[in-house]
Amino acid sequence: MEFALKFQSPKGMDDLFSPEVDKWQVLESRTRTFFEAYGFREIRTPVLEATELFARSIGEASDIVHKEMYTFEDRGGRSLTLRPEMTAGVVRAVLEHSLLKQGEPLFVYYLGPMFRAERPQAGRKRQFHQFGVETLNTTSAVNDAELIIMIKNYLDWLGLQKYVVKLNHLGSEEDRKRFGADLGRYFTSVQSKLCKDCQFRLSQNVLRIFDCKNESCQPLIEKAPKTVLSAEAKSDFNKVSSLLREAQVSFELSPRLVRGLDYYTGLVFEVTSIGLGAQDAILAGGRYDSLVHDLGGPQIGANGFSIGVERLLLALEAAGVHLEEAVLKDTVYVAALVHGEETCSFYRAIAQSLVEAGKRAHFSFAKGSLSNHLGRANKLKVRYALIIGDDEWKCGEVSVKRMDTGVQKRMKPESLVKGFGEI
RNA sequence: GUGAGCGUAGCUCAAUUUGGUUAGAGCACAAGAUUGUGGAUCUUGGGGUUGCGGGUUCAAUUCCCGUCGCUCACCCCA
Repeated sequence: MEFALKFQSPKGMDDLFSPEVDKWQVLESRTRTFFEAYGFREIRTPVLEATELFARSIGEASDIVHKEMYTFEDRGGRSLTLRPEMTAGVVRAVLEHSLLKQGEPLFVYYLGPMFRAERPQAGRKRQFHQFGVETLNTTSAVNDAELIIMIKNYLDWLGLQKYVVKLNHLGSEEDRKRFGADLGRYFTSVQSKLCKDCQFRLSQNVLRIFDCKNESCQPLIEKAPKTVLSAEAKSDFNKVSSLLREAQVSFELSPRLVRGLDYYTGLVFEVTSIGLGAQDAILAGGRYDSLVHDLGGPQIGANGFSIGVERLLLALEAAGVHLEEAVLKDTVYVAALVHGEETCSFYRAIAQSLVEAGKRAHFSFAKGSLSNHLGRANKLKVRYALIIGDDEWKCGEVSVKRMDTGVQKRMKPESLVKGFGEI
């Protein structure tokens, strides 16, 4: 190291650059292509929102709100928070701009960074990224099933092979109230045998006890009362299940699956995958039928999910999907063997032709011989190399070499657009 | 927030157990064998405040304390 390092990126927040960032670009572009084709449109909202928005939607008692948010006061004394998730901001924006049209569903998707002040771990960063979709003004089991079928198509299309879809139904509002009361009574009766964390959960949100992995709590959890769904909720759940079976989506019922955000109301789901360590959920979501109303909008149903980008990338890697290869066929290695001020405009002309041809360039002004340059081009696995040596420079031409076939041709920079297609 | 492990070259790691002269190797990088045509081979070369600060000691990469960072797990979640 030549100088003392004074600054580092904040804990749990990564710098991202090539070649790693190439994978992100490919995944982002495929994700946009996919969602756009399914009729979703992108929505971008601020990274900061009023703290109160998250407290209201995610829930005061949730871990996210009471111990994981980056909250601070701005210069005007307003309490702002770096978004820990996107749904609240999306709903806020939709209501603020009256994007909802009566009787019509609204499909939106988003990509972007989220922030939670947790201790970093495999698949968990403080600044992490999510892709997600929300469908507003949708109410039926069909909508829930469609969302999950779309997820299956998305993951299959990306090439992810081993993943598991888990489903649960939280029941109607009354079901949840009754179930919560039942659980409360039951766990209070065995309170002394519960672990410390579960005693806390009992006072905050009983449902969370199901998430406990503590051995000593397991037998007690086994004996806990089961969800009793109302007839309506039960038929809703059955309908989703049968629609999924019809669409050949395999899934598991996971009665203990409880999303940690308070706004979920009906069907909830998550997708887990191998290759991820302890944080194995790559995606999760569900139905939230009261949130829009709670945030000051009309009483309409909605559902959505979000994908952990870092986790999806890990899972794809484990599945042997090499996203970066997609950009290599459009990458051109430029062996720039002639140097000097007088060559600048020539290289600029080449760059401009590459723009027209839709290529990305890897300009190398390194001193090595042509052998070295071609060796590097080879190592980078690019499809084309451009050679600009003394001969070419004198004629105002470039040699275009296709690396996999070895075919080579000389041409003027302005012929490159056509030239790439010909060799 | 709790716990454990780890910080040595651009990367992966030796040497630390039992403190001891100039901290090594592979990969990568660079030059040459080969003056402008590719995954090989050989030769040679550049690279290090051993994360940072302090302490113990004649002597610290090695032992101690602190700090920062990374990793994994818990918790929680995408």
